[in-house]
Parts: sequence; C-alpha cells; structure tokens
Amino acid sequence: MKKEYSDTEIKIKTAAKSLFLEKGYSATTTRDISKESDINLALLNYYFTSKKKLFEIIMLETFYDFISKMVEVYNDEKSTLEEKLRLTSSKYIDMIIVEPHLPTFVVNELKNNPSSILKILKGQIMESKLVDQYNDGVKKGIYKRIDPIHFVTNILSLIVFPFISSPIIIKMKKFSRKEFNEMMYERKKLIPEWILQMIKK
Amino acid sequence: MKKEYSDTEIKIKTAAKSLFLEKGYSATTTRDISKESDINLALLNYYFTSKKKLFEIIMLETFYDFISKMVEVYNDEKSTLEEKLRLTSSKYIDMIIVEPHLPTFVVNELKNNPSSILKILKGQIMESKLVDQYNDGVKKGIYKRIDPIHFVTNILSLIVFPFISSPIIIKMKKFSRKEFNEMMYERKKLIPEWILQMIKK
DNA sequence: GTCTATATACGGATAGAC
DNA sequence: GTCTATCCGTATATAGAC
Repeated sequence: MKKEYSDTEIKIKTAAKSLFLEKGYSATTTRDISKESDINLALLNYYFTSKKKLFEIIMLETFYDFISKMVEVYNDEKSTLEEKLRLTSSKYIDMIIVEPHLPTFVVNELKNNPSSILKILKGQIMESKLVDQYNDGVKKGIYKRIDPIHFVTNILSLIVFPFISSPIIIKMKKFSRKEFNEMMYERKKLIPEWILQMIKK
Repeated sequence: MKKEYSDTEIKIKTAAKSLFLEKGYSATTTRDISKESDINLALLNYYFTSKKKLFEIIMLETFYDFISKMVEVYNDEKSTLEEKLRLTSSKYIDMIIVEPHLPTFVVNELKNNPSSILKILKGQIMESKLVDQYNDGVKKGIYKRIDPIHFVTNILSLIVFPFISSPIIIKMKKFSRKEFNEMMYERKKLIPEWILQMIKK
C-alpha cells in the first residue's frame, strides 16, 4: 500500500499539499508548486504525470489520515462513550489547529468530487463501537431514541464548524488567533458535556 | 443603495451567481458565464468591467441576503429566546435547501477574502436581542455562565454543518436527496431543543 | 534525473465594425 | 448596445539536450 518516494517527490508533494490546502485545486498552479518546492517545473510532470494526478494522490492521503484518526477512536473497544467523545474533541481540535486549512479543503473536495472521499469511508462510522454504545444507551432507556446519524453529525458539527467560521468569530469577539485557539481548547471540555446533555433523557 | 439593472445585466448576474456558487471563482470562466446567460462574451466586460468586479457584486448581494435574514430574527423584539431558536433553524434550513451551494460558497469566501463579508457583519450578532436574552437567563441563574460566543456558534454549527457534510451523510445512511432533506426538516425541531438543553443549568 | 525551450491551449479583456 | 476578431498573458504539458 505505502509507496516509497524519492527526496524530489517528497519535496513536490509537501509543497503541493500546502498549496492545495491553502488555495484549492484551480487556484494553485504548477508553477506555484515548482517554485515553492524549489524543483524544476518539468519534474512535476516527470514524477506525477499531471497536476490532476498529483492532486488526487495528495487528496487521498490527506483524507485517509483525517478519517483514520476518527475511526481509531470510534472503534476503540475499551473506552466508554463519554471517553470517546472527549478523545475525539481533543484530537480533532488539535489536528485542525495544526492544519487550519484542512476543513475547507475537505469541504470543497466533498462537493467537487465526493466519490474519492466516500471510497475511503466505508461503514466505519455508523457501524462503529461508538454508535453501538449509543444504541445500547437507547435500549437501556438512558438516551433518547433518535436516529444516531444526528448524534454523529452533531459531534463533528460542534468540533469542525467553529474553525470554518473562525474569521467571523475572530471579528465578532475581537480575538487574536491565539485567543481563538484558546476558545477551541475550552470546547474540548464543553463539547462532550453538551453532547451528553443532548442525548440524555 | 439598490441599483437598477437592465435585462442583459440581470441575465449575466443570474448565470454568474449560479456558476460562482456552484464552482467557485477560479473554476468559473467568463466564457462559461456568457454561454450560460446566452449573452455575448464582450458584454460581460462592457457591463461589469471585469470578472473580478462581477464576482464582488454578486458576493456582496448574496452575503447581504444571508446575514440580514439572520439579524432580522435575532433582533426581533417580541419573540422569546426559544422562539428565536425555532425561527432561525427553520428559516436557515429552508434557505439552504433552496440554495444548497450557499454554505460552501460562504465558507470559501470567508477564507479567501474575509474582509468583504466582515464589512457587512457589524456588531449585529453579539449585540443582538438574542444574546441579551441569553445573558438575562444567565443572570437569573437559569442558564450556565458560558461565553455567549459558544451559544451563537453552536446554533449555526448544528444548522449549517450537516449541509456541508451532506455527501457523507447520504452515503452513510444510503439516503436519497429527499430523505436527506427530511432529516434536515427533523432538525428544525431538534436543534432548538438541543440548544436549550446545552445552555440550561 | 534534471534542465531549457517550446508547443499548445485557454482565459480575460479589448479594438473596432455595425 | 451588441457583435466578431484578436491580442496578450499565463497555464499545463512535453520534446529533447545534457
């Protein structure tokens, strides 16, 4: 599965990933990539055939990371539902703070070319341990009987959407970037509590 | 403030809006617009000077609609906090079902050129009647003492994010578009309830 | 594998006729 | 106001020398 990449290929991929994430596919040019990675323009096609091919490789790798981080937590056998909520919030918030362009990148690709993401994402979420635990709680009468899709959706919504709308939040609250991040750290603790309140009877 | 537009201008603007919303700025060409609107390519520049200018006009109008719909509800003097939550959910969900590309469009512009949106958005949210009502509830001891930014953020997150991730939801649940919309109609009722549970002590 | 030079196409914009 | 024809810059991609 894992391919070995040469130094040059890695340089190209690193620069390309950074640019694609920041500006998107159409607005990124092969010249940008060659300049940013400090390699000759012709080498891009030599190694990756075309801009489109290069983009697809990067996109798939990025999504694979993105999703496996989630699936890993969701399917953990030992942790409780509550612990899974805390871990998910914490991991995702950290990940996006490190790579702030990730959400919009995913959002755009999801719109322009959903099939490539959806290929990666099998039944890994709705058949996860987390959803099992939620359904157990419903059976036991401690959680409300609502389609678990809402439960799963709400978790991601509360984590990811604030990043997407960060310029608005920063403006409204006159935040610095650092203060915004602190707000997100606060949410690591708040989101699991909120989700529990939402599902409990 | 409102400018009068000729038939030709309206045809151009309509086509341009549809394309910009669907494909974004970079991926939309002036030739696309001229074909879609069935006007001559040269007329685009004759009326709107440049692609960029045309885009800005459309973007501002779109955001203005988007935000004023929210502000209107948030500042209503008569309704309770709970009613405002219900109205917001309902209006926004309806609006996005009619114009499904709106969220990603806003998200992208927010990233690429935040200042133009932020100009429109003054203090209209954090100084709204809705936030006042929330703060009152805090003072009375019925709502938790949490920065209202979380409150405001959570409302929009739960409404908008599911649309953004609709391809994933549709795949996971094997939904048709119609079934997805029904899920969103369900949320009109659920979101206000959830938000209240989140803020209540 | 890496470079220069270039083929080829496309997109934004305008000149100028009607 | 509307059209055709075209300029010009830029983008992707490749040929071919080293």
